[in-house]
Amino acid sequence: MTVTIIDVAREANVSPSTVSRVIADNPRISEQTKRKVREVMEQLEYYPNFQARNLAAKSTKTIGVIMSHSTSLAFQNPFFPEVIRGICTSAHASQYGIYLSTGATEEEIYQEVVSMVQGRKVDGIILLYSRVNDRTMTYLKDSKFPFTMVGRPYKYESEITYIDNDNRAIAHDVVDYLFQLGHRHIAFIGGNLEFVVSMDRLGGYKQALKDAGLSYADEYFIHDNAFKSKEKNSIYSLMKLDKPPTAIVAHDDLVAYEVIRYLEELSIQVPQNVSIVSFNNHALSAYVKPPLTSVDISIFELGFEATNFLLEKVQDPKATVKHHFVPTTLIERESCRNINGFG
Amino acid sequence: MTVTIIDVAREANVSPSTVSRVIADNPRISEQTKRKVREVMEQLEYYPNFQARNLAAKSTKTIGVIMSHSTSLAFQNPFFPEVIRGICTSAHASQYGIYLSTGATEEEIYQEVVSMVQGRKVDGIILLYSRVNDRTMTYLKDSKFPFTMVGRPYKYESEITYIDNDNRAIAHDVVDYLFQLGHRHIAFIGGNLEFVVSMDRLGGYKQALKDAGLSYADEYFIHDNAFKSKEKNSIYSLMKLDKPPTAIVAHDDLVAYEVIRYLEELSIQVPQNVSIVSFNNHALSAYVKPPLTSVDISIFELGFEATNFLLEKVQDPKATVKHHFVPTTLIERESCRNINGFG
DNA sequence: CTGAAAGCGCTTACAG
DNA sequence: CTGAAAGCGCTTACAG
Repeated sequence: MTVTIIDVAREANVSPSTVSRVIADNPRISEQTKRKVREVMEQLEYYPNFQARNLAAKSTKTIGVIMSHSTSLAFQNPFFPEVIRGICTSAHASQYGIYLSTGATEEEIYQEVVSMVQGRKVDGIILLYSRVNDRTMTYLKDSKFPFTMVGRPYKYESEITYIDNDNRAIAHDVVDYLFQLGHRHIAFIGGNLEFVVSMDRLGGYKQALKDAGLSYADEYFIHDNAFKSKEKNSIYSLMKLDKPPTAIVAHDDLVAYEVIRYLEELSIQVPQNVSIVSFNNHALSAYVKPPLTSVDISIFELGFEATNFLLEKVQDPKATVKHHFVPTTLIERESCRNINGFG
Repeated sequence: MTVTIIDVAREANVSPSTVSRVIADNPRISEQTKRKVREVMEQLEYYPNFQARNLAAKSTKTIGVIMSHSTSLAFQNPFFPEVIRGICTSAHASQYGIYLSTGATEEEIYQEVVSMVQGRKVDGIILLYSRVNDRTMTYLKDSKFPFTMVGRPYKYESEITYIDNDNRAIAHDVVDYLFQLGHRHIAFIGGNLEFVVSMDRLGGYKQALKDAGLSYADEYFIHDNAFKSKEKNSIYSLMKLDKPPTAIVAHDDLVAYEVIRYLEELSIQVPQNVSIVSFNNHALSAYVKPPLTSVDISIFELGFEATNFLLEKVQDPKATVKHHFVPTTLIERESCRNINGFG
């Protein structure tokens, strides 16, 4: 039935060890035997059994990818395919396969990760998110298992290899951009603060205000939850303030789309009456009306580099801890207006 | 170091076989021994080694998911996360894991699939696409390996278990819908005809015209390639015909967005001057201007059912071949206009 | 209800 | 440069 290394050995008149070494392209085997063995392998249509090889070699040549099946906007539709593409590109180049998490809740995901590492299903793990007080991350860190995160860790930042955008800096930059356009009243519609990315962007926003000598006002900050539950109301209250904002920073393009829609219902025009910028530059942001000014965060890169980092750690357990911020670019479209001299 | 079944056996005063049976929850083991063994397992923090179990049991408890890294619109961003979610939901419920393909070209994907089946990396495979004359599909069919497709197979339809939308019927329905609104001049902007989904939708369009006693006109059909290379031109020529269409059917929402954008540049208004319907109902289609009328194809369901079918086949090799069309719904928004009585 | 033994298909010191 | 042997950590007839 299935042809094994032993069949090949017999047919090629060598020992199984030799066949094994030919598969691994061991330099200590003569070219001649290699040729002969390879011929037989082809002729017999031999394929190495993955499980057997993994068991004997104590490695799996696969990496685990853990996705947050949460409601986090940042990890909704458009993000996922792109990180995966980045991960696949790097993994494929190094002949690694990908094992994807399937769990839907935090608990399920935690259990999966434990069984991946304890059960030796994978050689390393990529966490596709960074959340506050994450048990899974702590477990991974304590188990000394090779892993990488896409996102700045909430804790133990100096002990964990990760990749991210410099979310604090880019949020700061976005606010500065609005300053340049003459805006002083800038609201912020945040993401789920369970995720570090949301905290960081909010932090950058606050810092930018501070650096400009403006004070942060609570009524200019709409919390993720508030937005989700009573979206329209929160926007309504925001725009009915004595000093309504002239610009809004949204945590994500999807959020921005919804905001624009509600503003419309209130007959508030973007960018005539209020400007809007957001993050993540979804593929469709060029098509909405008005085309959205947004920060491109290089999602592919994020996945690609995270995998490179991980593979380094897998191949060299004492590789140093590394961080890298993937550069971003503000894509100016038509959702912001220069109000210098108008106001 | 790593605690094995033998350590557990010793500690629990039973044989390794018994421990193994406890893990499998074999009914022939007494509840008492089970309790004792389980206690020891917990105490020793024992976790079964995945690779060893797979090798001995000749099963992997994982399914391979093959994605088409092509340019096929149907498998672009918004589709992928949703099918995956459907697949994960079903797989997780049956305690199966997911192994994802990483290849970027047809050849790479083919090689991966071969190594997945020959190398026994997975117990079954889901093909997330259906393309014309696909070597990978033929290989899978000939190898008798359990697999399922999301998409109607180009050939051997009666021999392959698959799940799909009834793309011919829904395209037919969409055209009928436009008929009801009074349209008689209906253009079709197709997808990549390498994919069966594109062929089917085009087929449904043609059939609908025929059934209504209208004849199919080549100048009303814009081929995927033509559209991609000289998008604007092709739309321009279309609208400059003696009898320009009053309605356009687009193969996918992303295509529709682009069409709308070009029409705008030509100062042609949707739906005032021309109506537009498309397929796939991307999450963002409610946000574009005008909100897009589109067919929701139940992507989650597609992934979920495909996995159910596959798992059936994996667990029972002589399960019958099955097909199922997942129902769809036309989401009416604001991109179509009723022109009855106008002309 | 439980155990001893063989085996799943490889890899890798060790020896020559 | 190559082989014999042990071992990776399980499962599963077979026997009792």
